[in-house]
Amino acid sequence: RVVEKQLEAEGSSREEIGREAFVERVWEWVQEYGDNITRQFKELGSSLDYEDERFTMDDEYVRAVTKVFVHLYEKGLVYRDNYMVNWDPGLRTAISDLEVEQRTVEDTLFMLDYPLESGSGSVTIATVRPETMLADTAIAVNPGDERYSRLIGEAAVLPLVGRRLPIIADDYVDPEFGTGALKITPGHDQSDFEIGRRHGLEEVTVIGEDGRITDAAPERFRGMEVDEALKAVVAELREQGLISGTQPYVHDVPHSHRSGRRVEPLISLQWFCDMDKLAQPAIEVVRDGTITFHPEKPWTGVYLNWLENIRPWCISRQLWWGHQLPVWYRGDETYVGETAPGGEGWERDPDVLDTWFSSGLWPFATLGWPKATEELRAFYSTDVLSTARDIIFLWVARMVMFGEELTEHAPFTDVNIHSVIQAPDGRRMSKSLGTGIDPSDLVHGGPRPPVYEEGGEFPAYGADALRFGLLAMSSSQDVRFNEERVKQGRDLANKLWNAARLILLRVSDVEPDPGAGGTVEDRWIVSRIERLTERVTELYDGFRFSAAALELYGGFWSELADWYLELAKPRLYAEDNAEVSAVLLWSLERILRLLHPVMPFVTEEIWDLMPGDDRGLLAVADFPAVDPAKFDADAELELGRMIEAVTALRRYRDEVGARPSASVRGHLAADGYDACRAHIARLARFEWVDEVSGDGDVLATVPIPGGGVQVLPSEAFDAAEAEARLEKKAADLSKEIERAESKLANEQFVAKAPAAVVEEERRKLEEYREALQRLRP
RNA sequence: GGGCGCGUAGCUCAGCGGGAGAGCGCUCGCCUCACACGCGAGAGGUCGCUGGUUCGAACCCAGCCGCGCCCACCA
Repeated sequence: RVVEKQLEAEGSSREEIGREAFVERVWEWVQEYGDNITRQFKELGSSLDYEDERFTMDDEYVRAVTKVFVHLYEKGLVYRDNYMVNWDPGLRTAISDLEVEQRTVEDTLFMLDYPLESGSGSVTIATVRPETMLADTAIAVNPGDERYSRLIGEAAVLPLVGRRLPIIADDYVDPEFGTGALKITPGHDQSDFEIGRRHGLEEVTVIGEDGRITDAAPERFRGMEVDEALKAVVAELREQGLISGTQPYVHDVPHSHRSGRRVEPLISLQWFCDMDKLAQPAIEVVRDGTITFHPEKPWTGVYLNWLENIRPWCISRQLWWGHQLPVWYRGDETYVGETAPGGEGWERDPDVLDTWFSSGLWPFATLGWPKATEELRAFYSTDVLSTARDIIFLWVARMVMFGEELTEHAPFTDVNIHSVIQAPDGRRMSKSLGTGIDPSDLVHGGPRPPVYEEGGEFPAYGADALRFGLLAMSSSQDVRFNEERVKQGRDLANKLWNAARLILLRVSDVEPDPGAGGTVEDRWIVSRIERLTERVTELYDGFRFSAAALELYGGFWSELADWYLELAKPRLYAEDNAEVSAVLLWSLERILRLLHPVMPFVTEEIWDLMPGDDRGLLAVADFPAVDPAKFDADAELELGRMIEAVTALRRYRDEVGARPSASVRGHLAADGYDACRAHIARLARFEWVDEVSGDGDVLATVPIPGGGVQVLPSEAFDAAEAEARLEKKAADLSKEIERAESKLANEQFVAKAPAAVVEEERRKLEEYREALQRLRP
């Protein structure tokens, strides 16, 4: 279509340049377009075998497609028939049911009076397409409709044409709709076609493939466009007084997904593929779990439901670009074969196959099938297909059907259905709407369409940022494009780079070793990273990429960067930093491995800067395995308390307006902080005094897990503000205590809730009481 | 007409039976020798509405109100 538009712009057309030249032009375009796609994949860091690209029009692939067509023909699954098809008057080709979309249209519903043959009155029918009456061959009523029962078996006379229309009974007719009588036009309506076949009615075609009235209609209408004919027919009927009413009517009408034109149902000689037999194995492999959809919830059902109600697939297209049918005709003879038949006078069918026919062979035809190539043996069946849901029927289901039929294997084991990203205003991304964006513009910077706000240009976020952003904003639903997530990705890349800089510029040349240090914080970070590994592995395995990306963001940023690096600094800056270096290097390396699938570029770069020769590429390095022995609940508990304490003290400083650079004097009166005493002092900027002489000196007690910190007067802040803060804290604690007490006073709760939950509630209550006790002795 | 899904902090979205979360935005402090694309501390939700199940519901069930998608041969 793009090439056709180009030709049109040049004042030419495909008909003018002819089939060969046209195909030539498309090849040129394919080359250019394909290069562009390849460039984008590389830019985004897709780890693909760029030496080994395939295209469905490659010679070998064409041979595979041909073979499949012949195979299915010989099995009787592919056949040629006169059948009702969706005709696209824009492209002048048949299209499949899946290429049709329903659009709401406002039409006029006409009431037409058809005189009875007997001369005694008429039957009134309702139609939105009066022009098709020229092809009417019957009138149908519901067999149970008493208004018409006496007319069944009689006939009416078709106005303007004079054809005799038998009045038949069919359950399809809804007595409630319109007048309860339906004109039957087997040549131009899907359901009429089926009724016609049921009753053996004549099939008259008055609209041709060119969208004009054919010779089957009275001479005065011939050659008219459809809308022209509608007016002419209505005018004549009106003149004869046969229109007894009109009313506006809003309904859904099939349109071509490709050209946007209203689909013209036509009876046409086309090639079809019988899907019933192919569908069975494709249903089986999903039912028995050979293939799993992710997320499983809606998509398994959607897929199965479609296959269980499948209809024949019209596979021939009256186009020039595509796989030409391996079919030849000579007079009444038809030959189907992989090579042209011998003998004189054979002519090849000019039609091509629906593109999804060849696409359906992709998983194995790209690997050399039908030849038993090494690639086929090595890579087939494949593991994962990742795609959008709008392609489940068009492509996924067909790949499964063809895979099962031709290779006797499911072509993949997992189908990941990812989000479709919409424009920020919820509309689809599309060039014509001006809502689409080129990923390259986010990587390198580029134009920002108006719906993306802020105007101007996108900054150069980089490929890692874009990858992170897309993963983080993805979901099991469609989502709106969220530039903030891309920004978040850029920030993460930057943070990672800086954290790596801190580590790599200070660290001594040692082997990464999680056990080298053994301090609480060392055991803590190792345990936390091990747990992060476990969670992220689960999420990747479950195709939950947004959760994985956000887990990694949080794990790295708030635990490694915010806490551990701050805790490790003194040791890192010291003369002998071998131990902490080993732990830092292990931690960094682990984060790089976990994050690499999301952000391949920064992680690879940092990996390359790590000490040690011959590290190889991170891209091919092992993904870490979880070692539960590294989980350390004690260290996590201890550090967790320390973090709470530091936060409480910082909050205190903030509330009290302590000068940021000044130290607050205090006495640490709490248990369980032997290993963290110095850390707390440094991170919260406190200066410990060993003993408090008299209670009169204590300005406040800041509750922390396991005790409190008694704050003593110092230069850092004003004493009066401390008192106000203490009031508020006490009130908050009282409220919490009240809540816990009332919950525990509920006999039902204590009796029926799991013991652990009740116990936890008791523990909290105790904790709050202690804290309040310290504040208000 | 059938089926599926969504309505949670100002915005974009997680959570899907045991005391409401993230990023951004917002408020207050900080140029603290990796990073201001940063650091620290906070404010901010009757989890669409109404009933029900449960000791306990954003989470399960029913109905309603608002969006959206898919499938379908009512002229």
